Amino acid sequence: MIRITLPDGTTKDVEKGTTPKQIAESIGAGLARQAVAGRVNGEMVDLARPIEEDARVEIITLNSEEGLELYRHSAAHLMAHAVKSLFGRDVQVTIGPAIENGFYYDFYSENHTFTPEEFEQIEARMAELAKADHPIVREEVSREEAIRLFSDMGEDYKVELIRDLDQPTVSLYRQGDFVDLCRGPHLPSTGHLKAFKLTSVAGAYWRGDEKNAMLQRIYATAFPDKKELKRYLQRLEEARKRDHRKLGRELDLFSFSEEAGAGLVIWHPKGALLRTLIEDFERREHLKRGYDIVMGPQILRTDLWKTSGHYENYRENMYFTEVDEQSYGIKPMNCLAHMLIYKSKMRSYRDLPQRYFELGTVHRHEKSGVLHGLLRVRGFTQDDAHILCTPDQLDGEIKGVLRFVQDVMAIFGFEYEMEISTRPEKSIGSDEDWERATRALMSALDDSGLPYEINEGDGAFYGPKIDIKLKDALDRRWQCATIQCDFTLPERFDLTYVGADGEKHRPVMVHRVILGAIERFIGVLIEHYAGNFPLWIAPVQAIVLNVTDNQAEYAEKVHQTLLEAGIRVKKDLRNEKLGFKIREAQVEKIPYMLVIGDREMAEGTVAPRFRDGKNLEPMSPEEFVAFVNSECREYH
RNA sequence: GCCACCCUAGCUCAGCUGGUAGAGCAACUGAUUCGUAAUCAGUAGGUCGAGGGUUCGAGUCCCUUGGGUGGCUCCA
Repeated sequence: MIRITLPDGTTKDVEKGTTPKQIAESIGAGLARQAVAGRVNGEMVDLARPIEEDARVEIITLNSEEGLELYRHSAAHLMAHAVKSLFGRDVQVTIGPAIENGFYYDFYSENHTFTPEEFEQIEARMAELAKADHPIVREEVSREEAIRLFSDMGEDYKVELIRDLDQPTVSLYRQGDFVDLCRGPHLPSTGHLKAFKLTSVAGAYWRGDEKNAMLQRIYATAFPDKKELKRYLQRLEEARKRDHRKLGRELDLFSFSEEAGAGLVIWHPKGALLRTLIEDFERREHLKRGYDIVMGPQILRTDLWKTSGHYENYRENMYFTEVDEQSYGIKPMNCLAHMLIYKSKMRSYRDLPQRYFELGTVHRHEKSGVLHGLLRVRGFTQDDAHILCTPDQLDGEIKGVLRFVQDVMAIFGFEYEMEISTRPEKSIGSDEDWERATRALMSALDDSGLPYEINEGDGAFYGPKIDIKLKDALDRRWQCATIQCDFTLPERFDLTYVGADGEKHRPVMVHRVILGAIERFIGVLIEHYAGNFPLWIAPVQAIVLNVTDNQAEYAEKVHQTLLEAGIRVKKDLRNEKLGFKIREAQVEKIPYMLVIGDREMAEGTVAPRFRDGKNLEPMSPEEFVAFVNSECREYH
């Protein structure tokens, strides 16, 4: 007999070799039905795996994250099974994990290209294989045996995987005539898989290395039942409506032009206004926090980019131009001018920290395949700042920046993920510098009380960094704020300050952005609000609508009053039905529609209607101005 | 940059296996003066992303190129 301990602390004495499945059954039929795997002493195992010794045992059900992940992993096997049964040796299998919201499987084929038209065929075969309810059986074989097995099947990628495994035996999972190398665990049989759908195909490099072969990745998703799958697909559909590229066109905010060039944003009046409002906000917030606003030129002599190291490390991404035999680089970053400002005179420790803020427009030649609406462009404006301070001040400066980020994200109502990246293998600077900077970043994060991830070795070559990521409508993550310590530039530009001891010292530099790139931020912002901008940044805050021509003159006057009071107001005095004008204003997502009929004209008021359909009490134009101002005072 | 797919009127899309382009909305004109999400009627609008090729004939097939979409790699 062995003793097993359940999560609630109760113990059971059972026969040696009892399986998690049997334990689940002994607890209850409901649990047994929901069970997809067991966790024995912390390790996920198949339901059918015999337990050989005393252990802590937990039953994993579909209701848990892990349960769903396992379910999708099994779905990936089912898809590979279906593909192999349809295409046989024309296609080789590689790997297929569960991912957020679904799973994928990477296939290699010399002569077959998967197309979305085949999805139904593959899904149909998956359904057949699921219906056949093939038991999914784990077996353990020696490395050599596994290599022989997969070589015989012509599965070169699997063979490569096994060769790289440093273990004497490997586990295989068999279902019907399909067998895959896999650590598992898996569902007991294919019949457990009820709802799945292939979503897209994409290229992916074998083992994520661009030097390797290009594989074909089929993305798909799976849910415990059809209703949940349907709900997920509907959610996706809804998210697509919030896509900033779609809303950007519909709300007439910006466009791209093939003639202008890829990745170059053309800001239309309303988009440019939105952008200006955000930039004004930024200037106010930076001045409040002791930053100095500075500006540098768009192009700087190539020699200076050599001094900074950009020419050496970043040339591929830069645009260059030559005039009068003098070569210039169009700036991809803003730091250079900031270095020159610091260097323009002697600095004392009493002058530090220096905080230079610039809404700096930069151009980078991003690879064509990575461009994506406003979220990845070639010309963009950063809310960039470089803080130069003494080593002693570093801690406080980083905390200040992090607080800044938190404040701003709270104003926009963003949730975000943070991660810290530490020293990479290829890097410069002393151990001491790295340690101090990393400690400063960590302690700022710890102080913030917010959770964060650690990316070991993922820092820049010149210093560690904190990245803050926001999600777009489709849950893709985009880096916005970043806080980076930099040891190279102060060195390369030989920046110094005179300390209390009268000696020259090297200042420490922090490079940071809060919103990141205004373009990217606005892209995410559009999706975040689904185009329904809060009043304080709405490019058009209100629109005056008359019911008939009879009120045109009065409406004109109201419009003028509001305009002069600084309200961003438009008018629609066309001879159209009120319902029609309201519909148009609604589609434009204008916060307030000011309806003016004979009643309002007689009383000298306007009747505001909010874009959610709710009406406010009629009020005078002056009262409306006061109302808008108070609504905007606290950003919300 | 790599893989796959896409590009037809301002927008959203039709156009079967090649036989010289169509709808809705928008625009414009006229009528309608109508109080909270679409009044009616009419008019105009496209060298089918660009260039080359195959063909008696190309929006439709092939090649090159620009742009986009989904990923991969990259992201100072």
